[in-house]
Amino acid sequence: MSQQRHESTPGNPGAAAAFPDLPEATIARLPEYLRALHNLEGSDTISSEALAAAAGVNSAKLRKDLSHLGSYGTRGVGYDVALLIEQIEYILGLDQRRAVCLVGVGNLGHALAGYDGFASRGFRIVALFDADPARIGEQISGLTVRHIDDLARVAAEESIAIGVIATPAGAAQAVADQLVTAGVTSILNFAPCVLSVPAGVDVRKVDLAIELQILSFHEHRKASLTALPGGRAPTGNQEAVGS
Amino acid sequence: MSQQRHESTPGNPGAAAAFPDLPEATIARLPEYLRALHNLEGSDTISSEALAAAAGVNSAKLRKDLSHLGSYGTRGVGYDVALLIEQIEYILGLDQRRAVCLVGVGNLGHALAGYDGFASRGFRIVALFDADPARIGEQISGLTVRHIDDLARVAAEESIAIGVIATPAGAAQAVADQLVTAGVTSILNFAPCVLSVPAGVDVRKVDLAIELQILSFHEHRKASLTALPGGRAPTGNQEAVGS
DNA sequence: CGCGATTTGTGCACGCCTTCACAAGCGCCT
DNA sequence: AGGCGCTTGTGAAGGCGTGCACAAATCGCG
Ligand SMILES: NC(=O)c1ccc[n+]([C@@H]2O[C@H](COP(=O)([O-])OP(=O)(O)OC[C@H]3O[C@@H](n4cnc5c(N)ncnc54)[C@H](O)[C@@H]3O)[C@@H](O)[C@H]2O)c1
Ligand SMILES: NC(=O)c1ccc[n+]([C@@H]2O[C@H](COP(=O)([O-])OP(=O)(O)OC[C@H]3O[C@@H](n4cnc5c(N)ncnc54)[C@H](O)[C@@H]3O)[C@@H](O)[C@H]2O)c1
Repeated sequence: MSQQRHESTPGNPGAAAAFPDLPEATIARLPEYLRALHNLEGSDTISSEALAAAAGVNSAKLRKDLSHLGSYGTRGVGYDVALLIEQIEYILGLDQRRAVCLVGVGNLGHALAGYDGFASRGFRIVALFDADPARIGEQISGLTVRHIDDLARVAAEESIAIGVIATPAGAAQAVADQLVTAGVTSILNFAPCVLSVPAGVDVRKVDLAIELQILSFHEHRKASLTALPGGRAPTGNQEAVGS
Repeated sequence: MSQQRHESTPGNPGAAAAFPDLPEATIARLPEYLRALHNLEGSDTISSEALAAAAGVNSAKLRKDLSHLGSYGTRGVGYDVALLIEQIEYILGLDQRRAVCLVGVGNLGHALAGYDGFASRGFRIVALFDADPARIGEQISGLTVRHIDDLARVAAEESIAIGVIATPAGAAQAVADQLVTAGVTSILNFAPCVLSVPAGVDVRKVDLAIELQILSFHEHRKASLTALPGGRAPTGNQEAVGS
């Protein structure tokens, strides 16, 4: 799944961890906690049990996760909601409202460009790009679609570090290369293909068909189980995508 | 992250595994292999090394995964492409071209409804539902938007086992309940919330903001590392979303 | 027919992650 | 002030997943 892995500062006693060395699994859950916490604003404090339920995880896991970031819960009371939100947002780097660009303003790109879940959760879409001359100049929720050739210039102007790819798979690698050249160091890829990027650039992929295929497997499995004489009803399963 | 987990037929020696008991991690990768294989049709055979590269994984991992499903590679030669495709599609239950319904034909729903990656990778969208009267009757790529109240009837008629939720978060739980009542046993949820479902129902979630937040964390981390005197360029990272 | 080149299948060790279970800490009430 | 109930933080154990490294198997060629 990973072409290269993050190094965990192996044998580097000189440079003390400037940043809490969180397990990947924990990082992937922090956004869940954050979302749950935002739904709970108004409460002053919350117990690990309650927050875990709201985030759909085990309470022990939640406590261990939070302990990793040196968080301050109070025994007998719980966690301070506002403080915890602040902590997690800091760790995730959301206090900076990072600039994001979107490449490929087609079917999916239109939906993404208009999605307010971006804005409300720490990001600003600051630029839309496409290669199709017919689309250049189009206005989408306050932004003008620009030509992909302007990417490098705009990325520098706006200090864009995160790019979203919503082009067909055939164009994705080329777009990724352009993004990297433009200084983008994190890519969210919706095209169903593997991207090759230099070290230091992070890529996350969302592939809808893969999600359905995994569900399909479980359907197939459930069907073959219940068809069995000794078969019993299988247990349900809820998984987050990403991690 | 998981409310309930699949049981792996614990202490159930009577009912032999009717279905290969694949590790969850392997299942999540099979669709990747499948996609890579489809891009390679024309070749007769392929080595684990080459296929692994195309799928973006380690070759040892690929071999172990394939060995789990009792696959037939030939030493010194590689894997038969056509046979492997057939095997994986069978395991994933894709030979049945499963019927899928989509609830919530808004911004995102429109993009999904028109997405041909559904059809080409083993699924048929057979119904679209919405609650907004203004949307009922709308035609989208050959399908008519129906009222959510017709869900149970249509689901039964078309034997729909998989449902996609693309409604606002506030409506998602209610929709999930309706899907479950209608007999749907697998749900792909795009709404940013935790769904509660009975045992036997599988839920997978796609949350775009979470993906960005994870990328944001790595940006934050990279920035704090390079700012360090002893800091060095971090290693790149490529992860699939979904396990 | 035998040999060498190639590639699969897997035993093994290691590390990560999860989960349990409980001691330690905190606040509240008497 | 003291005790009690509640909740956190964590040690330890177990399970899962990964990747190395190599034996076993197969093919092609001389
Ligand atoms: N539509 C969906 O619901 C959906 C869902 C999941 C994944 N995807 C994937 O997302 C991607 C986009 O899907 P879509 O349905 O929006 O496709 P689309 O064809 O509607 O849009 C693609 C857009 O990318 C632009 N483009 C092509 N080459 C480009 C380049 N080199 N640089 C910049 N822009 C370029 C095109 O002009 C077009 O506007 C595809 O890879 C698809 O598989 C789509
Ligand atoms: N737009 C995106 O790019 C995007 C990306 C990621 C996630 N999401 C999530 O996907 C969901 C949909 O997003 P959207 O932008 O399409 O929103 P939207 O408001 O455009 O569409 C929501 C649709 O759901 C329908 N709906 C509401 N209640 C319903 C009910 N009870 N039963 C059936 N239909 C109902 C509405 O009528 C509307 O058509 C949201 O939860 C959003 O957070 C959207």
